[in-house]
Amino acid sequence: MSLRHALLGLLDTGPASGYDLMRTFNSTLSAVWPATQSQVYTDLNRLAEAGQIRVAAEGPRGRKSYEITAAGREELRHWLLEVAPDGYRRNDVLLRVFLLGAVSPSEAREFLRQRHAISGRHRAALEERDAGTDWDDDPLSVYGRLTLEWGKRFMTMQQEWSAWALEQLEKAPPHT
Amino acid sequence: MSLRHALLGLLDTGPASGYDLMRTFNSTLSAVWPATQSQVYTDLNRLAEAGQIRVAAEGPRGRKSYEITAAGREELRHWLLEVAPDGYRRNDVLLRVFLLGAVSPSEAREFLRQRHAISGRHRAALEERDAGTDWDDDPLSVYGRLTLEWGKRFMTMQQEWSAWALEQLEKAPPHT
DNA sequence: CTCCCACGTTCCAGTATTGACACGTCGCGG
DNA sequence: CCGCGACGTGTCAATACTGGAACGTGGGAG
Repeated sequence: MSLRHALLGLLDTGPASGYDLMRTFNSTLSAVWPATQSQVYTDLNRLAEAGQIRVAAEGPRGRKSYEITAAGREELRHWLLEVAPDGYRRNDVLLRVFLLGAVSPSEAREFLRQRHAISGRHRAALEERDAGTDWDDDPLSVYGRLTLEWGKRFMTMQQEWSAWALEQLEKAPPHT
Repeated sequence: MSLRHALLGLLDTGPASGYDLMRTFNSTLSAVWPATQSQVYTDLNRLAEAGQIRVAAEGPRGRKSYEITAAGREELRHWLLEVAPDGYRRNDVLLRVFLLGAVSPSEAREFLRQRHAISGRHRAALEERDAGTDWDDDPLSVYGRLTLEWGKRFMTMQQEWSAWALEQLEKAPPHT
């Protein structure tokens, strides 16, 4: 459902083709809302049918440059401010943790050690990306920086949590 | 894909009916991996077809008590320890933040204030749930406590982040 | 003893998402 | 001037997920 809103949001910053949008999804947005190429194109067509975007210009190899319409802006605004977010749902790492009783305590500890290491790596990668980007003061840059910071804090939290969880398990292993 | 593994994991702790599993999903597990009733029942049938669970007993009103089989335990173990988790993907709150340039700076700030408040409420609710549970030392209790702690830390992180983000916006509002 | 609610399962239509395949074209490096 | 890699779009089948409806039953409260 939200892919269409993501597309509206991107088009709100200026016209773009499906291909352009695709690339944005595969780079910046993939961590927050992944999408495949087929979905992007089908949803663009649906948005056009719904009159929320329109083909502004056709370019070289069948390229269609889309732009957002007034109705699209309306819908985007509504979704941003008035539709209650789902929030976080569906976390397959946490699901595994919950079910870790199915393996031995030492395997469970190893699992947590792995998570600790992985969170650290992700955190470092985000740190690097932050440092390697020259942030501007345009909206996408400002709000992009906020989401990146969220990611860094998230990874830090996970790292601290897994260290803590490991301690807990060493202190009081589950009684079978 | 993971729903089936969640079911296997729950059945690994003892036999249960679809109805029982449903209830577990609607209470404990809903925050980590939501599932509707129809999905639970269809996946139970598929697991049975695949020979990973089996009907252990039939009860009163057509009740089927399922138990995990050796093949099921094998699959569960494999998924837990050898399949790389997706980790965190798809966050519609963060997606909104990223696209917040579509509304006015003051509306964006209001959005963050809302998130701050909501995170606080969720955190309090988890805190309360923690205090109101008498934790045992059986696996589901031990690992359940770890996931609950993750939730608390997540909410705390979000609260701190939104306060920080708000500050950033006040300090340097996006330039249109 | 009766009624109602919780127990219990199944089916279905619609949408979302994935992954792959198919197909055509501009443009530039060699 | 030729080929190939990037540009660019579309379609399909399969699976995941949602929301709702339908249907039947046992057991305990009154």
